[in-house]
Amino acid sequence: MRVRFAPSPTGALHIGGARTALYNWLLARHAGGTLVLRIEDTDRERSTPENVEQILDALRWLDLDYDEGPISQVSRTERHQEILEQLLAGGHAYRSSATADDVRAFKDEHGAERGFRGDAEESGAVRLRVPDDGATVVHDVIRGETTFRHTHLDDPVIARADGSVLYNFAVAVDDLDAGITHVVRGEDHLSNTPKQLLVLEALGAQQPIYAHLPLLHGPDGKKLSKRHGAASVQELREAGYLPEALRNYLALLGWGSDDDQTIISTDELVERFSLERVSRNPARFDEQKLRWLNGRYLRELGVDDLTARLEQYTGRSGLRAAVEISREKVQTLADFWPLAGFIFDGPADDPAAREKWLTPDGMTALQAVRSALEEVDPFELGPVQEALEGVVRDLGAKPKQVFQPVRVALAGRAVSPGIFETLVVLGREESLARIDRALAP
RNA sequence: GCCGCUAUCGUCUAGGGGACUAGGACGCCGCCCUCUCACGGCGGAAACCGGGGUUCGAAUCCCCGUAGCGGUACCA
Repeated sequence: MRVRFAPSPTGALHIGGARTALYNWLLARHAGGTLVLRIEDTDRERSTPENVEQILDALRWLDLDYDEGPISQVSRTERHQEILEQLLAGGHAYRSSATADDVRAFKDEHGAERGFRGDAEESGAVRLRVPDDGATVVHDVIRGETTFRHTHLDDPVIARADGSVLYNFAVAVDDLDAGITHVVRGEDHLSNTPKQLLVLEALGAQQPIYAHLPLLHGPDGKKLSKRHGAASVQELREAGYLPEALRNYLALLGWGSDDDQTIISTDELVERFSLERVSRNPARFDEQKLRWLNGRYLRELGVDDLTARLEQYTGRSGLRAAVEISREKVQTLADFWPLAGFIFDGPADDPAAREKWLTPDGMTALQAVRSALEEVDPFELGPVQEALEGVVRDLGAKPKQVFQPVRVALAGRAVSPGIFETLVVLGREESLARIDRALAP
């Protein structure tokens, strides 16, 4: 089995492309096949080296490797010209000066369902000659057979007047030369397939097995865009998602195991993935489910691993103790700093929290806690907890009437990791200093 | 307009003629746990797009309609 992932570098790698890459990768790894990476850069206007680098970077981060490539489609220009001449010489293609307007005029005259047919001229763009009768049938592993009647097809332009080739031609030739056995790509390419098949047929080549994946849409069912928040791999990475969680989530968008398992490791995906079980209906990208899944993966990580990732993500070091007491409370790497950053940067400033908890009663409780903490020895979880609970008893108060003022004094907010744990991580000196600051008029 | 694909809870899906009182997961609601926020546990509401067939029997097969999406470029 030889499969390929063939993105065009006209922008960042979006989750749709990432899923296509993932499925091809899973397929290749499952079958012990070869994954070829090809960069479809025949659109010289929009293709940039920066975009290529971004795609490569996204694949690296996702930990999806490939066995051959990346090979640039334009680097194969000579070969494309050779095939082009071959088709021209064999009468499978012809030059035509017909413009888009001419094509429209042709359809107005012959009916909208009648595809454009041109006459061979001396110069102009190269069009593939499509037979008038008959049909091209696409055999798709996911969708079954789809028939495209030739009369509905226009003679497609396969090379510009200047000789540069177009997508549907380049793809067919490149897939053929690369010996691709399975073409797995988005459903938006389904209607392109007959054109590619016609090129292959003109070349007397065998057709690969096709699998057209259902498209991915935004939460509103519309095409994914900036409007929907994070839609590119880069953005998801910046939003604090883990690559393994994203792989799991993406795999589930259009594919499900027979037992409908939700949490499924990459190794298990490789083992269980099959094209036959890919769904036919489009899916919507639901970030809430990704968040939940990411939280599950985050909590599976050991403290050391999670600390390392958070230190890389935040660019800070010495996070381990804070990570240890926060890991149950975060779903993404981005959630960590807002929750635990006060440990390093000092209390936040939340007037509402101060007003609610640093009341006269709150100050009384805080004073009592301060005295109790001074005595605690050693300053560790058990003793600290006993000391605070002692204050609660002595004051005859509810736990939160004592703990919340302390929390606000330490964190500046009404939300934080557990209060005993936070005290221990801050240490006696820093804790007392923060309490004193809160007590100061 | 034309060509094509698709159609199960709000979302991702299981289901491939009787096992369906349609299962799971996210989200939502309630309860429990609880120092906040979470995590976790328990429970609940929530779907077969509509209409015709085929069949003893249809979420499952066929047709029509409707809707969504894709293509219709000298873009990919």
